[in-house]
Amino acid sequence: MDIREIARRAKVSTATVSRTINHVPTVDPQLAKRVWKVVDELGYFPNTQARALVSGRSRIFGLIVSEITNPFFPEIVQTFENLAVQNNYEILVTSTVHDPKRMESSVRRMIERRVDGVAILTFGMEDTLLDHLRFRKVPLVFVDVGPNVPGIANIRIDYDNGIRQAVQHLAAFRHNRIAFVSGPVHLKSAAARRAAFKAAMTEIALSPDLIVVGDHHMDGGMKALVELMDLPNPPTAVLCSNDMTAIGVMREAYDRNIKIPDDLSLIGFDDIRLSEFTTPPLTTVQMSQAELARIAFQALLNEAGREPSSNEGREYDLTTKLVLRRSTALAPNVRPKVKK
Amino acid sequence: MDIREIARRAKVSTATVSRTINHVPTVDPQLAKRVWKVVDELGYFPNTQARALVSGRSRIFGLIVSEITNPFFPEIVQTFENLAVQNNYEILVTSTVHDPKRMESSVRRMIERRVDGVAILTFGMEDTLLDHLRFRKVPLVFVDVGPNVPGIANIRIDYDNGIRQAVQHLAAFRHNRIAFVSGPVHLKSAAARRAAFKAAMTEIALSPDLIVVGDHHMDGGMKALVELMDLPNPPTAVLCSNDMTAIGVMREAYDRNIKIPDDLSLIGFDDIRLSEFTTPPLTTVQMSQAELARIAFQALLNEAGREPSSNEGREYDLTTKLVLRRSTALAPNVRPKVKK
DNA sequence: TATGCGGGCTTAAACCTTTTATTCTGTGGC
DNA sequence: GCCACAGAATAAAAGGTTTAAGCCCGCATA
Repeated sequence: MDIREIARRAKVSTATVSRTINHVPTVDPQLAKRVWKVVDELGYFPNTQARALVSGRSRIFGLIVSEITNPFFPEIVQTFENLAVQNNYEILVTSTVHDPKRMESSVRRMIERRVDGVAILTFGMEDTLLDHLRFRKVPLVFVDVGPNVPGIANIRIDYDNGIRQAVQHLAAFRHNRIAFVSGPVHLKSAAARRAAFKAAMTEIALSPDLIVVGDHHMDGGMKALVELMDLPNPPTAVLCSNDMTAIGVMREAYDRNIKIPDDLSLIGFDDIRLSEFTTPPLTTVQMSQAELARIAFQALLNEAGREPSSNEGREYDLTTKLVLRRSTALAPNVRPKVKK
Repeated sequence: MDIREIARRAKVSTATVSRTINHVPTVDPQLAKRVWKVVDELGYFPNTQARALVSGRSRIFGLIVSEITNPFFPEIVQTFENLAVQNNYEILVTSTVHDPKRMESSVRRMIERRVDGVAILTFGMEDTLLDHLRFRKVPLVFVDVGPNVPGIANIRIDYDNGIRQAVQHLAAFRHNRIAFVSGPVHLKSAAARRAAFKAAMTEIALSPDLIVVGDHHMDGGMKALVELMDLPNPPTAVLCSNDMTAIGVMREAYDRNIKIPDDLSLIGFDDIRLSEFTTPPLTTVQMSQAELARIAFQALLNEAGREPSSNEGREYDLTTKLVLRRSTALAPNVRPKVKK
């Protein structure tokens, strides 16, 4: 059942059917009604690939993520999809699972399906792969990669704000030995978070050197806590480079019977959904995934509409902020003794 | 840059280029080499929509889920995608977010993109929408819907096995007041779980009547626990219809200073990723999401290859099993008193 | 009544690939 | 040296839609 079938039954040309379906204003209401009737009766849906072929626009946006099972991403994908349906786009979600082969296949899939734009929300990506996309002038949106890439939209994360809030929140609770569990050192975003921590600590004249390296997974958090607790003078508060790390810290604390927040204050980063569900609920620096998705989508929409000539690499901003839940408390030494 | 460009530069016809790219064996190796050279030089990628148009196969499988942010789904999507790339398919993930409008748009999107099959992994779906898909003879795979739908593949979940194991595990720990927090009553899958619980309890001569209704979210679990604890004779163990419910129970227990597992044993259902990260890690009945995805994908692959004539509604099976973690313990009354 | 004009329909080409039917090339047999 | 034939390449059509160009018709004007 195709447009010609509709045309035949409605006794009009295929062009008229096409114009009707696409709501071209100059089509006679009489005819339009006839066409719509047939369309509904037959349950006709236009063939998107044929449309894409002639129009040169697929109405698909690609979304490359590290892995869908990373709790950071589902919210992003969901928001992205919501926006897509609102704007009559489709999304093609692809994950690299940290595998160069898969990155390559991701890019290839994007190109083969002729996406109208790609948001790259992965942590680290081979530059050479991007060349394929850039070469084809596919609009791209990145998070957090430097300004050195012209012709590509960029979302800059303001880590400082949220991390400063977190540090000052802890300081206000009289913590002065505050540790930071960083992410993998080679990750730009992890490095930026660490730098923000150092700056925030230095700013209030606390030592910024109590840093141990994690891996942004639960394991790293667990190991980090044992390392910290073995110190001669362990911290009373820990700030983590992401929520999964904080959850690892929580787990290890539970195993060692360290009470959070009574014995140890804990703050995460990202505000993944999950951090609401921990016991206790995790206080964390929010980097809104929904907002990130919204910005990315809008950026793509902007670029996709624009002529490819005028792309001088736009920038978008996303700020972070502390959200208080229940994993922080006054430092143990200033807390009034409770009677048992 | 299209196939004709390649043909021109390699001084062959487009047909030969096509045959080369598709690895048709009867193409002269000499020519093939020439073609591949040009293809690589130009970085040519075939246009999938043109291919789809002529072949009638889009090489896209649809995947309809309830919502991507529900922790049950990311693992499924990930596995589905992995299989898709292995088999040169693309996946089109769509979520209904429990909204009839979105369900409709889901189906529409599937049809417009001319998917080669759809896996419907949502909880509950308007039958009328499916008619659109069935009418077009799109291969479908369902989870858990009755046998009353011919021409559709079905994955049947064996709830009994896992739930029996869970119940017997608790009974072995001398729990005899075991509660069940069910899901929304209108959900088939929730009803099946509850039935399995009743059967398993009855089988070992325990009362199967300590059931409170939840909602498969954290809230329901929290409310359920207060309800249960207000009973004159509260249970010492709780089995939940899904993991989020169990996490709600955990949270409420934490707030009421009920220790899990010491004061209360707790078992979930589903084995979502998250249940590994709770404190304590949640013992739960596993319904492997990866396996489910694998079966669904394979079913689609089978149906997509087959002639549409021979579809008499195949059935696939997925069993469930208990996975032990750390949220269950001996019933309080049989546990040796520990010295403080 | 003839002419001009414009609104709105239709015809036909184009988008890029696959594939069938056809043509071409070269080889082997007589 | 010619013919038949196999093997491989090509020409052309098809797939479903959009859209530029052209056409028809009715109305207003002179």
